[in-house]
Amino acid sequence: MENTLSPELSIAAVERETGLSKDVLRKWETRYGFPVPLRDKQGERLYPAEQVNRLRLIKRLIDEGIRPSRIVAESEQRLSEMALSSRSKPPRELNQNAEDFESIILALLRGQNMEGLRQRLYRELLRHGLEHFVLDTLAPMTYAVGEAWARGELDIHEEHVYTEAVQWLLRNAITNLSEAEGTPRILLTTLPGEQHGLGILMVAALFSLHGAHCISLGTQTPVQDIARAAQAHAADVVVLSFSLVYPQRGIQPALSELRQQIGDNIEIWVGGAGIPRLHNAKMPGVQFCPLMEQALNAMHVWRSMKLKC
Amino acid sequence: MENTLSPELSIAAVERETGLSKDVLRKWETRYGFPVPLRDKQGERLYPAEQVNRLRLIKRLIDEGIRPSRIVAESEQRLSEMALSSRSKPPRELNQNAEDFESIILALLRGQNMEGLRQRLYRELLRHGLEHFVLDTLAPMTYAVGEAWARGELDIHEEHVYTEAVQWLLRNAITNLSEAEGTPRILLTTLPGEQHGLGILMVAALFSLHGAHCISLGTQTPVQDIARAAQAHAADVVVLSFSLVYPQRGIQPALSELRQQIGDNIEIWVGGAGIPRLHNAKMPGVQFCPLMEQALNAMHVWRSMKLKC
DNA sequence: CCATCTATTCTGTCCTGGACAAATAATTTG
DNA sequence: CAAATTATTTGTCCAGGACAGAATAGATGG
Repeated sequence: MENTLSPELSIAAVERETGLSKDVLRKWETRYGFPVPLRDKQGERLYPAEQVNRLRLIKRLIDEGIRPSRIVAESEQRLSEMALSSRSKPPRELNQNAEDFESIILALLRGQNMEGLRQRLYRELLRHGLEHFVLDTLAPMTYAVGEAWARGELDIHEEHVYTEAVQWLLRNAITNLSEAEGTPRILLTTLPGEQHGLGILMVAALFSLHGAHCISLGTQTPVQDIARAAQAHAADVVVLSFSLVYPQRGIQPALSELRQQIGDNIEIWVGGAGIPRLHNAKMPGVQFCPLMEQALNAMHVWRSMKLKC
Repeated sequence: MENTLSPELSIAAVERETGLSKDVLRKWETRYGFPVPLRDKQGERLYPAEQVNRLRLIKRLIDEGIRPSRIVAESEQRLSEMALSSRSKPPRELNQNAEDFESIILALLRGQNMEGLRQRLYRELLRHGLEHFVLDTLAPMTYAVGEAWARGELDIHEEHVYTEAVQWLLRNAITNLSEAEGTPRILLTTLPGEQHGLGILMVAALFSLHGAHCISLGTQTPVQDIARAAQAHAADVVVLSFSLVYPQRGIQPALSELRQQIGDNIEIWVGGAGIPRLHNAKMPGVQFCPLMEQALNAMHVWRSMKLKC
């Protein structure tokens, strides 16, 4: 009746808020000496808000590839330094224009200007055409937004606003492009736990533009249902996307399960920021497309293959 | 290298696919004698597809309010009987028209006819107007789709297709309605773990129609970020939605945490199918709106309150 | 000096089995 | 029959140990 006022979170709440599993939270406590939460009278953990914030920061850095032992027990100062400096550098060679555009968009986001954001994005789409827009503007832009968030320059809700605006734009484009008779028939979704859906929306736009028939299932479809949907829609290809946040270890088992459940004549293509980390992994019957261009290329290969048969 | 071919799932995969936590899966095993998975050579659980399917069915029934002891160890037959018969009956008194419409939509879904679905929904929207459409067509329709899925008449991917179509429709409507200067300023989202976003989209449409200014953050925003977003957008109200799937026990703690983090002058309204179960719960500073009409009403109350001050 | 291979640490996940409180059902009492 | 007690059910939490796959450092060879 009164602990409504205490700013401590249960371990379940911390898992919810940070994305770190209960097991991990407990292990870190013994291994690295952080976080060490308070306890309630039944001995259950209560994490003060301060520790939760730190955990959030640590999670970011780990998602970027830094190892826990380097940071979990690190001093507050070093942590924020790393947050600023780190960031696996992507191949970024922007011209002046693109850079300007990015800073404009980021400014609109910070100003909570949804309407202006939408207009600016749409104008850019018209200026460059959909393909160029998606590949050279939207993809780096999305990356930059994630980057800005990681540096603490953007709140997560500002990133959400960005996501909403882009979704709206792409959905409209895709709808107007949709061809019932296009080939190949491509089914797009993400696995349960993966909520980042912008990637599949972007490739869906590209595929549609090039005359494919896209079926988007949204995010978080269980493997079994993906298999059934692929059957029902007579899909030629299933496309999945994995972000940096998706637990790396889960990818391969999930893919081999899917590979086994859908027939042999349906291809699987995977992409997203979480994929490049698997550079040395080999999965029979699964195509890795770390870059969006590669997915597009895969589609062209598919077509020429089909032509020969 | 070879278990690629085995149809067994790890406990993590089962948690992902069914939504039942690892702890629950292990407890049921000892308490009810089901599920009893195989073990790999390290003694880790491997669930055959058969057991996973049963777990999915059981999860459905539990979400509808049946207690585990009644069904977890129940015979296969009884289970499917219950699946057909059960279903907490909502107050449904549909006229002939509405019923026809529902069966048309369900048929379109089964036929994977995305285009037709979109057209039919849009026509209905134009015919009845947005408010009537959302309250009397879309809300029961959404319920009916969930119901059909629970009865096994609809695959989950068909439900996803429905969701995509409705989202597209509502997003367009909301965008065209958006008023930068509207009051109250309403922020809508769901908590992490809650992926059902149609509810907030529907109320957002209603609120916008009645001149409010809606800020939608999409789904799954951590509590702290909701609080920050509410500040940044100078929101008057935060609206959250909870589906049947959201763990009932988590609602109250999360709400009181939110209540504490955002200032006292921001209202909290909650709705969704998961809310009626809390009939006897009382939370200071939180308004429960089991029905969408009540949310709309809350807005009118808010306005008259504001007028007096 | 770079590349490939091997040994070693790191790290997340899984295991058992026990405890407890909130939710629900069953019972008693007014 | 309603309200208040008591009993049962059920999900979550805890400790602490084990293990395999990933990452890293070190060794070997070209």
